[in-house]
Amino acid sequence: MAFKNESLINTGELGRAMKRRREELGLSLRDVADVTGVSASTLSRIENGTGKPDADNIARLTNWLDMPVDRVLNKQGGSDEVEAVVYYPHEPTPEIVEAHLRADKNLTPETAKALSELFRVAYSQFSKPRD
Amino acid sequence: MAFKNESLINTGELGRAMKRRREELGLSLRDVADVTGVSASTLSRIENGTGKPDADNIARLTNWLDMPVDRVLNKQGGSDEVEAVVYYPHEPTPEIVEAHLRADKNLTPETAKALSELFRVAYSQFSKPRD
DNA sequence: GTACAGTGTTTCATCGCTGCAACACATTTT
DNA sequence: AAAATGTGTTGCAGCGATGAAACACTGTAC
Repeated sequence: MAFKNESLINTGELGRAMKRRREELGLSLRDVADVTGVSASTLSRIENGTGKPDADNIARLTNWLDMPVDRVLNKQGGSDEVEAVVYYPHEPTPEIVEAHLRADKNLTPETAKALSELFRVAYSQFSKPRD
Repeated sequence: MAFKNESLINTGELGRAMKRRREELGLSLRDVADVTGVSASTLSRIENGTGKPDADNIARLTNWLDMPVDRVLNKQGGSDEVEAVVYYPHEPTPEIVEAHLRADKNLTPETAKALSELFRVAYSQFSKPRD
């Protein structure tokens, strides 16, 4: 059995995934904090691999990342073979699109909202089951 | 996203699974403690649903149970009701959107017009008659 | 220039999970 | 009978994760 002293939390994986996703979306730590409910200070520590996040925060972040939890909570001290796996959420949800738009410094908030709304309307139509 | 205050850890599920498995095998808390590396006192508290286990212990126990972690760390935060991301003070009529776009100094007039047009088309296509 | 708003980082006090050890109770052993 | 062993539970100090607020820094506005 794996050593009982060693942690089963893959902090590195989570931290890198968080930083990558956040920068992909052009969001600040406080933006992510608002969305996920995890404070910016904790997010900073996670991205830098300091300490071990508690279960609730791991759940919140993997949830936001749309990432399997078992990639962070190592089952059976598993193999650390898989490095940079880019999972992209199923499809661009209105939330993701809105984040991108809001992060675009070249757009006014109003424009960002307009485009978000536009996408949301289209999305709600396109994603409906075909009649 | 679900309320940020409520925990995403399914303590009940974990506790019951632990107790059931342990009794199935006829083991004492200290037996399980020896195998899993989680102290008997903590195991007792988990089986009784007191408090929230930390990430490491959840990993150890789901690992021992051969149980998917996401059974304990709720993905999708319980209720999957989509909460609104874009808030408009008023209904986003094409007129309002166009005004916003035209006021955006970062957009060329042509772009603003194109986006207005696009939104107007989408709006007439998708928006339902007022109830 | 001087403010100002935004960024990530980092004190710092609070909070609660953890494990040891003691506990109360039951069962077995002598 | 008492003593010993085993059970789950719990008091308690230590430790570490957390988030608000202050920090240092940058870029922007005025």
